[in-house]
Amino acid sequence: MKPSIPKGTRDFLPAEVRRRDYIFEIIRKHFRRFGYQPIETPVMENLTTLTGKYGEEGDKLLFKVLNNGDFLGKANSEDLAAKDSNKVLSSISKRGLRYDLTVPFARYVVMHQNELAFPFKRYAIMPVWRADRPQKGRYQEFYQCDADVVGADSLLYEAELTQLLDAVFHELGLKAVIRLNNRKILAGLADIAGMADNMMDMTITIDKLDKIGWDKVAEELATRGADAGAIQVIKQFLDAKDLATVAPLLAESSVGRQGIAELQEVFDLVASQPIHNRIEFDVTLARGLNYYTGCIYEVAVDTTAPGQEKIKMGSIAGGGRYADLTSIFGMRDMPGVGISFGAERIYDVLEELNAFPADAAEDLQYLLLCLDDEALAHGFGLVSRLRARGVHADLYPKTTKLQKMMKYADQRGVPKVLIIGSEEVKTGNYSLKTMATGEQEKVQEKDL
RNA sequence: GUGGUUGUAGCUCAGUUGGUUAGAGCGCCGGAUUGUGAUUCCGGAGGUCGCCGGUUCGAACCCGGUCUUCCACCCCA
Repeated sequence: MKPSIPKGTRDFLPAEVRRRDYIFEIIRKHFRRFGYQPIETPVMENLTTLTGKYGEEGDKLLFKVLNNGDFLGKANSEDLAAKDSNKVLSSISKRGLRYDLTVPFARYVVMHQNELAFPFKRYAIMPVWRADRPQKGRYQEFYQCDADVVGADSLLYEAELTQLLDAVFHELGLKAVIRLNNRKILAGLADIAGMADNMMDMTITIDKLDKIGWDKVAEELATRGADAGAIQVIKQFLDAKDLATVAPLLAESSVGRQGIAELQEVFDLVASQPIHNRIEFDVTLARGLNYYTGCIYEVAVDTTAPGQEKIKMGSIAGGGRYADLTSIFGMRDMPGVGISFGAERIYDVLEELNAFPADAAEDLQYLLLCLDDEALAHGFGLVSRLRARGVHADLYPKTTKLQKMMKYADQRGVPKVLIIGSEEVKTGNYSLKTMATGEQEKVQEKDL
């Protein structure tokens, strides 16, 4: 049979795994430095936990796990006969793969509330699954890197997470622009534009501004129920470039005023400390997830930075404040704020910029090649002692033509090769070849 | 979910209006070279032309279906 993997999934070669780990390690390091703790949850959740949390679209994209055993025999026979997939689903599938890390986290907080200290700060770097149609940079299985804090509504956390985003991209050697907005500002806009009832439609549409331009946005706003007056108000808004310009426009809306005040405080806190990347207010920033209620973040590659002008990539990180994610699981007054890194996209950007460090390749230091059986026995002893000292070393497992073994060393990308023949066994003076230069010298075990 | 696109050797790709035995480069294996890779030369192996069906005397090529790839939407990371 011909080997294959499911669509939207990928295999990774050793060099790719190393580069992915390089990204994950940096993110993990900063998560921990800011006091976030690791947790793990199952790849499967009960469907009752997942459904209805991501909107109608999200429900369609959930991977469902078929029940074990005679699932059709136990299925609702009416729904089965009617071939109604949606109805029959509940009787043949009770579990699904997690769609993100946030909803499982909310479930986790509720279940473990008596064991956790609040504010509770956690991070998780784990794969999630979505039955979306694959596209460049979009897969059915991909990693999310999340940090969230729940049980506090302090704006210090918004500021802290901005610093965290800044620190990670700085260490990755990537110039980023961190954009902030506040859902309350958007709510205020919906208020004064008379679109409070379909704020969701409004935000999704204005989120597309930089992609499709104002004319198309106005068109779409109209089809989504905005009248001419509303469109005029919205345009005035979108033209505003800073908080000071937006603030007077929202004077009539209490929720809007609150959003302005919150965002101003976050900006002031962030500005009080050193920072490496651009931080901007962006009134067009909306973010799709409807559980966000306060500050929202989105990070993009700074295409004004030298060398990064040509990068075309959507958001590489994002997040926001949610007033309440846990009440649906029966726990009230548990606000939170979190961020998520798009590691797959960051990978693509770093690769395009050639920004991975060179040592993210093969980390083997020595490969031992033995020319006869006596040398092989000697080589096994030597490689064992090297490894015991923490040296990364490997031994070619049999004696064959040196040519063949050298070729293997070349393919492994190992920097130095140790050649062991009868002469070397006798004297302890090994032949050490540096692959890059072809130079060869005699060394002893203590020199390695 | 909608519209398009792609699939031929391990990889990247040619393949004429449908015609006999489907090719190239790279890679792989062997040799030139029995203690030296990446360069050179010689030789060799390797294919259910994504899969299923149809049209035809005859299909890699035409038609239908299906899976897959990539792209634009929807939505999102």
